[in-house]
Amino acid sequence: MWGMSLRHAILGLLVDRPASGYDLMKRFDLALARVWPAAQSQLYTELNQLADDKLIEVIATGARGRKLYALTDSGLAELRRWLVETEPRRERRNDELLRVFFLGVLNHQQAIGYLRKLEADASTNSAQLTALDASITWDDDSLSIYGRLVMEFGHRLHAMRRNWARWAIEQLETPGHHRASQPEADAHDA
Amino acid sequence: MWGMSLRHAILGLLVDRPASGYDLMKRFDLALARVWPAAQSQLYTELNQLADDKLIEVIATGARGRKLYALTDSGLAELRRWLVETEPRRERRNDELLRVFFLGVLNHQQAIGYLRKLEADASTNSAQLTALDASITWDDDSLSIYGRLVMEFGHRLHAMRRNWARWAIEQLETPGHHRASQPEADAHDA
DNA sequence: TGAACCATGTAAACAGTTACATGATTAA
DNA sequence: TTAATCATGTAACTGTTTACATGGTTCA
Repeated sequence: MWGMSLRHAILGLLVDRPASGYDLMKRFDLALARVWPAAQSQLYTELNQLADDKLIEVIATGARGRKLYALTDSGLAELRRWLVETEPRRERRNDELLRVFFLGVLNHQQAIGYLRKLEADASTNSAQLTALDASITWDDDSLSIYGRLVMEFGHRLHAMRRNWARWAIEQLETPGHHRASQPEADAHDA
Repeated sequence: MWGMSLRHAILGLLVDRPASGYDLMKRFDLALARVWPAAQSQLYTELNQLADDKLIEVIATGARGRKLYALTDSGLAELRRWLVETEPRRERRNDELLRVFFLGVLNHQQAIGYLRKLEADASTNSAQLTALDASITWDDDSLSIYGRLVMEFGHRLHAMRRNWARWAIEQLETPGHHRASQPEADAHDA
């Protein structure tokens, strides 16, 4: 009972307006996909638990069994408590970076190829984010104000990833830059 | 059977030299803690599975039930396969950033306080990494060569996080000017 | 003799993913 | 009528964390 950011993401999305599970699913895909992705099954399960805990409540039912959920007072209180009283957990796992450690088992070309892929991936992410940014109509409401901060983080992150990958490729391509020699990195090759 | 970076992290650490579970535990804490942390229990469980799958093998047993593991040929092959044939999964979840979306439910002071904490945290991480960097004796072996690349990523990441937090605080402190991003290049390049 | 370290394991709980399953409503 | 979309749910599985559990060895 100490991580559980999904519940709080749901509470946060319900602050402005009530929504059904299906509505939230779309908002997760649109706004939160890059920060806190959620599977459909997980969402519906969590909604039922939140309702059991009285942090949200069904305020209307519509066609096809649609249930419209709204935040309760204790739900809003819980969201605030989470924000001010709990420490965010920083996710350290990074598969892309883990692999870099072990690039020595590949030959020089393959190692550089891997880094080039990282660079390309960062560029793609950058472009996607720019497109997403352009597609959003930013208002003056609080979700927009803070959403813009999050967006900027994304831009900087991907720019950093791209620049780092370029720098790393350069390091490998100009041996002896930092160190005298790189005695045949291909030595291990299959 | 599609994520499982832990197994590959273990295989990677066994490339240079054989090691016991206990040795690996320390290497995880030292070198990989910031990229792929692993709990002790998970490590020992995974070692037994890797041995069952013949990707590693016990080459000696010592005092206190110590088992020295070494990479097998198929273990090295599997490590290479993972590196060249599988896509790294990019972890998108970011609790720190998720919270930024919902800062609107707090008052202005609290919101700024949260960002200040992020800035302080980034500075701390930066300093810790610098200390770690200084404590390492970098050689010419491949783990050092690629380890330096990983280290540089860390430096850039934390610098970026700190700069972003400062920028974000400035945004909130000077209301009315919602200018577009002006990424003041993370002039960190060599 | 006790603290610090070496060394390995099991079990339960939790979070997240993937697959399965069902059916209503709307619009071409 | 058929495809797309709306709408909700369950089950099995994987990976991770936390807690529990045991005991040997070294050194002050």
